[in-house]
Amino acid sequence: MHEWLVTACGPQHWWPANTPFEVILGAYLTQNTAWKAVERSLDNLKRAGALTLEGIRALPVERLRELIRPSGFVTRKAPAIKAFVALVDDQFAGSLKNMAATPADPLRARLLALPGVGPETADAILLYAFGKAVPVADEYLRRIAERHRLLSPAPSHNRKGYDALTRLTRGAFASDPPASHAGLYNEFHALVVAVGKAHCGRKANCDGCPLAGDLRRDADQKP
DNA sequence: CGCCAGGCCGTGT
DNA sequence: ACACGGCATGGC
Repeated sequence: MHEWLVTACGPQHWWPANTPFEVILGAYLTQNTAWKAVERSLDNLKRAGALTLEGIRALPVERLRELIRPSGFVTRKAPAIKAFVALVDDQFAGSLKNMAATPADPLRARLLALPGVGPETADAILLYAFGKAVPVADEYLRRIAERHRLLSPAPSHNRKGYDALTRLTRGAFASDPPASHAGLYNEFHALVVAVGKAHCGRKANCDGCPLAGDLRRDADQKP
């Protein structure tokens, strides 16, 4: 599937951000939210000089809530982002680099303990902000896997269903050199999202893609 | 106008 | 353990 997607859609150059901290902000803001809306929030933050750790730190949560309003769920996301900064300050001496130097496994546990951070957000941060070799699963991949019957029927949004998806991904790339895994996981998730966007809208614009029609919520199952 | 978005969390069984 | 709403806001 990955090779098909690479051929059909090409390199995606993910994550769309200029710094690791911007990746983290985007990861929070895009939770069940269209990226378009996230862009407007990030633009607000940029104009407020708050695309950095220091910028968010200096921002009252009330003001943060106004700036990220376009991406919704503000009463959750604003405090959640504040809690992340507090973790960096309290446990990593206020430095993202210290956090990035932490091994993936214990770091993942620390992230999951934060409010507003579930498995996908944690893994997106680990992979795209810190370059860890961690696969990311999402709703699109869940639909694809389910409709192609790549996993036993039904398990989905819960923790077990998420783990099944990432296990499937790790297995699919298991024969590739370990040193290439981070790059492959990076590209694979980016492609899944790209094709998801292409097929979930009113007009599908990725014709010829072998996954066409699998991404909409109301899509039928493949035989 | 109605559906849905690159989830997460609290509650009820 | 697991399904099920609710959560805010805006694009299409």
